[in-house]
Amino acid sequence: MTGKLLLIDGHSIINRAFYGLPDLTNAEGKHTGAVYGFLNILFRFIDEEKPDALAVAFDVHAPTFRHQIYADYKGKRKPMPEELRSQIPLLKEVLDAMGVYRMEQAGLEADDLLGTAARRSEQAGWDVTIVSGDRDLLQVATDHIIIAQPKTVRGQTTVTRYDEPAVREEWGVSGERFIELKALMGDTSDNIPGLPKVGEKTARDLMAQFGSGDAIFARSDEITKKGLRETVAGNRAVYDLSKTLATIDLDAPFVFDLSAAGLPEGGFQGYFTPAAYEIYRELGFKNLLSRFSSDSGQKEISTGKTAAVEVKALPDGSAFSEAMRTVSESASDYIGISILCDRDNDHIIPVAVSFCAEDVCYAASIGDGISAEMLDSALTALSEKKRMVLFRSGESYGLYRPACFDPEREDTVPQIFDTAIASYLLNPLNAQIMPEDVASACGLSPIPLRTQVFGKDPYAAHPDKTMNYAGQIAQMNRLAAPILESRLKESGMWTLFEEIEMPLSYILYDMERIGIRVRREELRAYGDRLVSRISELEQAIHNAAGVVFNINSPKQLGEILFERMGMPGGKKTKTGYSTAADVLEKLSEEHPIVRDILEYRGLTKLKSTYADGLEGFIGEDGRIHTTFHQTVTATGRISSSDPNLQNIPMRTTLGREIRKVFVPEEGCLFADADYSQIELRILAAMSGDQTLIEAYREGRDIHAITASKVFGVPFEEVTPLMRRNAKAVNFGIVYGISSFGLSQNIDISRSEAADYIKQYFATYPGIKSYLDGLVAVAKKCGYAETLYGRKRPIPELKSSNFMQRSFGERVAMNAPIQGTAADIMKIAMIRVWRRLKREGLRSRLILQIHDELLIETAAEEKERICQILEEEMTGAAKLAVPLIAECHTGSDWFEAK
DNA sequence: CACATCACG
DNA sequence: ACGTACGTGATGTGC
Repeated sequence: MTGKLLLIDGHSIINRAFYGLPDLTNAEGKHTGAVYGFLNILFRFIDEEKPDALAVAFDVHAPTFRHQIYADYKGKRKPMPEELRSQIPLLKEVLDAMGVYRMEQAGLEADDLLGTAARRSEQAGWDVTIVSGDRDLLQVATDHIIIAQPKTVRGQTTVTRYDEPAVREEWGVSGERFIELKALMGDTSDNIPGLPKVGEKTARDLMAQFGSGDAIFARSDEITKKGLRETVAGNRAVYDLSKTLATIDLDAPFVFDLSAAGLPEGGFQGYFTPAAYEIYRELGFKNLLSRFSSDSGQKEISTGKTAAVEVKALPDGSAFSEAMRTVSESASDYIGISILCDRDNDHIIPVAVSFCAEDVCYAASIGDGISAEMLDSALTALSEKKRMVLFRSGESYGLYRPACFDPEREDTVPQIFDTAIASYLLNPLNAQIMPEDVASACGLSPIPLRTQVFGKDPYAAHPDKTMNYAGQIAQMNRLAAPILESRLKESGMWTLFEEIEMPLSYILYDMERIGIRVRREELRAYGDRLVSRISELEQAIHNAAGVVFNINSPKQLGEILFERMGMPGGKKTKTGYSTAADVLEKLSEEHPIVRDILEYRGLTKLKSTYADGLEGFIGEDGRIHTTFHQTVTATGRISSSDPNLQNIPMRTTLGREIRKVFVPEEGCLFADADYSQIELRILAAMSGDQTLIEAYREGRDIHAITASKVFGVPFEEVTPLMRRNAKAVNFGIVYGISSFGLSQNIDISRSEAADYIKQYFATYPGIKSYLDGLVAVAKKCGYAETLYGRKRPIPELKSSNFMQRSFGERVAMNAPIQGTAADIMKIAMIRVWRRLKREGLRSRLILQIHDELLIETAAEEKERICQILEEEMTGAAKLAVPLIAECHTGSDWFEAK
């Protein structure tokens, strides 16, 4: 039989993928980008070529004859970066899991394996395509052996294919003579020396004139140029060596089993085995999972480490009640729960519920026989006795209220266990945690992606599938909980989970539910007020430029300013000129247009993001309900979206005005409390630096003290500018100081910045040794840690890339500080919330902005609330320095801040 | 969908 | 020689 063979040069292609794509890491920080890129290239070729057989060749890194020869030249070659080196065994694992035929033999190079396999297959009547970025292989090209070179430019991969005539056309020589051409000109990437000063042009001319390498040397006296003639005459040995190095062995001593390289039964799809599915998932190749047939995940359930329990459907209310009774009387402490809901602007509609205990897993559709009310009371009752395990518990609190969050019963034993939050603590770098991530992290049966089962349909379109899917997640929750629990305990994060994150999950839900009142008309009026000024500026800018263009387009704006108007300033971004605010600031003296552009930018930002943007989020109740995210940030902070209420303007006068539209309910006030310099205080306390600690204990002005010491002037003579610069230094320390960053921020030279830092560390010697220690510990453990045991892995510290490693070092300094501040604020929120409940107050916590809490306060509770906020925030942690929180009240957010 | 920009802490 | 401050989310442009 004959057919088509696809051969892949493993090292060459993974190299291309590594340098052509951004560095990806999976959830555990393992580098995976090159493997991912390799697979994409592989799949593309399989799709295009539709081969009948496939093999991938690798070098074995053992001394070989050719390696020994070019060991002399090896010095020039850059060592392979560790990030790539580590991916080669990974790639082999992936290929093995897929059952791809792999060629590898000690003593032979990949080129020899490819050349020999290609030649033998060609002789057997096959057509062959060799995929390699390596030009060396062009010597193998014939009418039946095509060399395909992928090139990745800006993420787009294009392929150039060479058969024998194509090689001749591009290089002017036959495939065979290509070796000689290469021996003349050399190839630095392959460490082939070539003749000195002979490049592509000269080599081609020589070959054209003489026809072969041997002829060139035999008739070297015919070369007209004197220098070249002498070079050729004197370098026969180099040529011979080069030719040996460049020659691919087409009859290498190894067994190539063409039949074993044949595609699996069922063709290409046959490579997508359950084992491959598992490893793809582990590596985080979510896009590629769609390549697996839709039942791959399902199939896995039966062959996975844990057999799936049958999901029993509950047809009506009485079956539901009966099942609830069975579950609540079961021996399991953990009950896995899953409630799947559809969203329909503002409303959350439960579609199916499942609960899972021991070996039983029940599921029901919400609707006819089983109402949302039944679900509520059943789950609330169950939560009295059992610990309920959910994935993203916050999304279900609207459907029932777990007993443990009843303020009267806050100390009862059964609580909520959120597997998404637990997974986040164990791995905060994982962008968006999905149920399948938890399953794979715990070694449980894989759960198919939602899109794999439902596409883009709502759950309600497939009630039976939804029940089954809910059952899988409920079971995953039940099985994952004890595993996650022991891991949290092992890594010292159980208390953080139990006492901070889980209680907080309900508080965040509560805050989202309450929302914040916004005066719609005033918001619109604010927007209208911006419009007239915006069009004025637009006119002025277009006039000054002498042409109408889109000011919002950095591309067009850059062309206008730097080309048409000829302003000084260079390129800064990958795509062209930078027109960022700090660049424009420096140009503001050049032309009045620059000031106008800056003002225009500020106003359009206010208009689009805030005036117009926020209006769309005002609900029927006249309030905005943000979503708080507890499993997003790398440091442990909370984030807010849809809309983001943690970035409402503050710094400019006009921007700050928008806070006037955020108002409390009738008869209420706002109380707004924020921590004073919490991160610097944490730094002082955790570093143990006596100078800084004492300064805080005495309630001194830290930035002024720092200015006085860093700039060597008496405290009384510190100018506002000096204080401002010292403040920037203090910030810089928290961000993980670098002289470049500091110089950039306050616009001084790098050496001046370095000087400031030196003085700073001389002033606070404890800080220097503390920060050095943080980096050293993070390098040793692989993660940075907060005062409460929260961990942030920092894979960048192991990078061979200077920039990445430096980034890792800054993160190692910043994460413990920012993270500890986040921990303390979370504790404060829980303390404040519980006190409001316990004291039966009407006031409600509604927003958190990292170091600030906003409470909607019943008017008569004003003094009490301020006292509670200051007490509970200050008392949230006992540090070597006092924590200070200040509370202000007002009839809108502008006034209260 | 990536990028640049900018709002906040 | 490298070319950046730490952590987020929303918007508009342009491929």
